[in-house]
Amino acid sequence: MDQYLQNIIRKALIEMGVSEEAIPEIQIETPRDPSHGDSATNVAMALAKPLRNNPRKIAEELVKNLKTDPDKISSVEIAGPGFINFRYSDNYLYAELKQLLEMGNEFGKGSDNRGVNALVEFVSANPTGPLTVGHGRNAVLGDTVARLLEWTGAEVQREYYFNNAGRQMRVLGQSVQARYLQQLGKKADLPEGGYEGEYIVDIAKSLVEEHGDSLLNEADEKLFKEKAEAAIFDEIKKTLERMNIVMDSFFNENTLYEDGSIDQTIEKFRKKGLAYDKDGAVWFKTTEFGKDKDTVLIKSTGEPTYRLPDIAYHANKLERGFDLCLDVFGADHIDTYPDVLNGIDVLGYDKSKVDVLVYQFVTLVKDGKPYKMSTRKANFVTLDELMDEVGEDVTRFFFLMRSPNTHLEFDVAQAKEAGEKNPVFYLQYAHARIQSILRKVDEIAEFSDMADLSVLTHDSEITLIKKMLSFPDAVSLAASHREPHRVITYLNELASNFTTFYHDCRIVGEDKAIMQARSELAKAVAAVLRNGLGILGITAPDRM
RNA sequence: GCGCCCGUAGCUCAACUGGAUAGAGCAACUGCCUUCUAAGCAGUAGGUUACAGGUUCAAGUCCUGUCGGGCGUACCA
Repeated sequence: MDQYLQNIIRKALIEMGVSEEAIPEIQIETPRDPSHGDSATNVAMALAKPLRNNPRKIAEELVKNLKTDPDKISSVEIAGPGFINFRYSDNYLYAELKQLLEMGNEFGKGSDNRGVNALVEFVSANPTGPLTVGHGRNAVLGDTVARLLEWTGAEVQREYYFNNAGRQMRVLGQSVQARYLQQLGKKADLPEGGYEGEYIVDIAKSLVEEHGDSLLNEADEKLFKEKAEAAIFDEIKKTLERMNIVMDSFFNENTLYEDGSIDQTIEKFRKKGLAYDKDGAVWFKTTEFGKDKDTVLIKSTGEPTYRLPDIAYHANKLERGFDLCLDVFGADHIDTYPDVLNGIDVLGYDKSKVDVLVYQFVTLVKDGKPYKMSTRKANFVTLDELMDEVGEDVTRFFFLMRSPNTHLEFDVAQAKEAGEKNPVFYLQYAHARIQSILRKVDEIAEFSDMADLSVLTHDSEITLIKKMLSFPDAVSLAASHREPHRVITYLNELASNFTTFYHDCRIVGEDKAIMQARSELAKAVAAVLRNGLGILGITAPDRM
């Protein structure tokens, strides 16, 4: 529809004698207030200055030259300072609704990202402990944006990047070793900054079960580290699966050392004069890119900082031929992003293919108070515990319901409420209610002919149809902004429109033609709800 | 100090990247279950969009400054 309007407006402008170059981008928008029509354009206002004319006059002339198809547009009005408002004809709505019903589960899919081969990297927590609430937002956002990209036509690979080599992992191994010794009655202390979580003890216990005391004389933590990593990764995968997330690949940072990418990266930097030695360390001249300090790439101990592998990793991704590499990370990592971009730019890759989704922190609210967490101090809340308490659907929904760019307050009490306070159920309830009605219709009536949708003339029916038709736009916007909460906002409006219809119009017991048409309408709503909830990774139950 | 993000109803947040009278949920108040699911609906109340300037036909949205909050500013990840 937008395109159609743009076309006829363009033609009308040319008819008026406006030159091609003078025509601005023709913006079509949906007015907030439905009494202003279904679509509106501001071209007349945008043209006021270049044409040195009153916007309302321009609008009048434009409308005079406009050739609208009555099967699509029923009225054109000029309003306010010079808006041109279009109202869709009912025939257009019925035709579109019919198409929606035919598309069913496909309705809402778009082509913005057709042919795009995308890699979404998310979670990427090192295997030092179970996933916590903090990781939850990352996981759910990443997965949902991946789904949005898929809905707009992209081929998406989900990747989990991890590092099992650093200091943290050694400390983890030592922590498990200490707990193992304690299990066998030996005296052993946790290392400095060791992991205090109960899960470490569990891993140690399972080692005792499996190996008895045969590991008593292990010289270092290596074996314990490996055991811990395997056990923890196992748990992480289970947690993700529970949240409806399946990774396509796990990328070990170590690969980058083994295949020489790390060394090559440093070499290239040196050749370009962007890396140098100082105080036994290797530095990246980030001052060249406007930072106040240079950045260490390799510590004087010989160990690289995370920044170097980060750059090599992104080069690796681009080397694999992805058109879009999307990173999902918390606001605390934002500073590394420009370095990575500059790094791969220096290496000769197209940095515009790398995009980032930054989200703000999550505050867990328990008993009305914010709950402070730290992984090492074991006073964290794991994602599993959270899901045990409030359920999987609610967990996903809460992580998605706010713009990524704003702090998220996760109120456990509110999430636990089965009823009124919990916004998830509003959507699911609408779907279940439709299914219930359709079951009833199935029992009492059989339809042989095609439904005549043109009997749908009630205000709330028309509003509902229009809302459904805007679903593809909502998906497209959510995808391009990487903001899943837009889908939630949309679904809330849709569910609300449906409930209004439900109260205004009956289905069961009406004349057969009306019952049939309204059943079709309800089916369409259910399909859109399912599709939307599907994007969010949330179930659409048939009964509640 | 510097960089990034944020400041909207009592609380948690929207607002289609600059559009028309700033909207939801929760909390408060008033009604509604012999009729397809009341996990619902209708209504009332609640605002100088932190503050001060600026840009233009039009600013919650863009620019500058001030105040307030979060994060970063490591040879930690």
